[in-house]
Amino acid sequence: MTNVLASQTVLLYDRLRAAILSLDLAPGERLTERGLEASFDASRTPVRAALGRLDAEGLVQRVGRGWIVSPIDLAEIGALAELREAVEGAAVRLAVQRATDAQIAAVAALLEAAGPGDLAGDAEQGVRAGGDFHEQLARLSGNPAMVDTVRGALTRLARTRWLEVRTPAARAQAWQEHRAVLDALDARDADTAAQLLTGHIRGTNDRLLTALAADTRRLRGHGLAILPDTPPTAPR
Amino acid sequence: MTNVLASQTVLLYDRLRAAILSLDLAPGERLTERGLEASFDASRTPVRAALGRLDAEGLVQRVGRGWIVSPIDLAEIGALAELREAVEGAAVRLAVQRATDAQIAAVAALLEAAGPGDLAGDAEQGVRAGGDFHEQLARLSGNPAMVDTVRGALTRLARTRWLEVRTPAARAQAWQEHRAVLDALDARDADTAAQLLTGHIRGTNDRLLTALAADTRRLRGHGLAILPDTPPTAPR
DNA sequence: GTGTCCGATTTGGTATACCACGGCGGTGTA
DNA sequence: TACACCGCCGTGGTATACCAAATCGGACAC
Repeated sequence: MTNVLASQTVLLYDRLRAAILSLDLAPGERLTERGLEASFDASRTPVRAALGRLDAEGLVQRVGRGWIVSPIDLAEIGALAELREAVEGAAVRLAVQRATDAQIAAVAALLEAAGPGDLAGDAEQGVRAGGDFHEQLARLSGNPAMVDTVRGALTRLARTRWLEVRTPAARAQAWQEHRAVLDALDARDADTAAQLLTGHIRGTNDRLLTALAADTRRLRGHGLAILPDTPPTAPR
Repeated sequence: MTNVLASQTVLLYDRLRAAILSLDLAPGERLTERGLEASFDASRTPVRAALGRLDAEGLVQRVGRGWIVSPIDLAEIGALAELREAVEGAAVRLAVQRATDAQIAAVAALLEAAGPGDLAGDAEQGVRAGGDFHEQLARLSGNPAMVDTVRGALTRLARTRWLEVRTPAARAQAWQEHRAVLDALDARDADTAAQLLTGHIRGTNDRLLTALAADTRRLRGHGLAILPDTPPTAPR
């Protein structure tokens, strides 16, 4: 109970979140408060607080009286991609109007620092770099609500996005497309920037779904719960 | 400890939420866990759980170690309106593609049931009817992520939206604009539907901001905390 | 009169005991 | 053998005691 710098709750939340995102806790896995209490060496109070936050983020869910790690849901992935297209597309249009050249340059510098993608790092790093880029880009809109929405969607997608950037070629493509969006933004070309960005999101999602479909059997073999794709045609 | 039908936590959450949305708990008001425990006759555990959920919804915030009811923030209102334009505009375009005639008719029936707006009810009822309409409309997209985003934005806006529908004329205008969107949707005219909807959202927001600016002094007199509008870099 | 220091009080953070409910298994009976 | 009942055990839900930190007040010294 030393409470060194941050509260137990925050630390526990971070650790649980990391365990879920790294798939150490498998999608669909049942969680018990007392089990987590033992695994993470904390009492139930912070465990419950962390679960509550993760529930709000969509990373865990209630099932009956209990908890599970949110399964990977192909329908949800598609829905989140559509949401991202709408929000990020609008955000980049706002950025064309509002972002200063210096702000755009800062994001470009960030992108350059990450390298052309095929040089640096692994898939996990690619996911983080991509997520950072999209969040920074959204931030240029000056609209915090949009940033939050984008970040939330990226979080819920984080467990699967690495599938799409496994190969250096895929990371290089993503990097190029990010670069093209920034160029259009820098040229204050809203239509091109928005179209490039939404096309990038859509293409990424398509490749992700393809990879997921191909890997579903293998992933299930690893204990991952993958929900079938019930296409978004029917409301409710 | 009777636990009649729903858990203490859920009931407490509902009551706290209602108190905030009805302005019984004023924006900016400081909340203490032990004070709420006493006011709502529950123990701190469900109080903390409810505060956590409300925090995730943006209805309360942490300030230092404590809690406050989220102040009314003009910048946030504008940002949420922009977010709604992006998401609802995209949603209605998806609805044009995906919603069945029967589903559209169901929403239209709901709208008709609410009446032309100037007949039925007060401002509070107008807010609820409007919120329901926008949520149902988003649901026609078949995209739950968009529905959640819209609902979240409407929730965070709920405390101020009544200002915009105080007069029967304003409610009638909103009803007409809703009706026009549905007509365009029914005609499968995506561009018109989206333009009408985003225009409606923008117009509503403009009138809301006008009303808020006019009433700020009076509202502050009632103890409401209104944050100044630090515009997101450039007006529309 | 003013500034500083110290302590009491109040706060959120945490640990834990207790409760009711529900599922599972064993046992007894038909 | 099959089925029904009953009780144990594990679950999340709740209440509460205790802790550390922050704040506020007063008293004292200058």
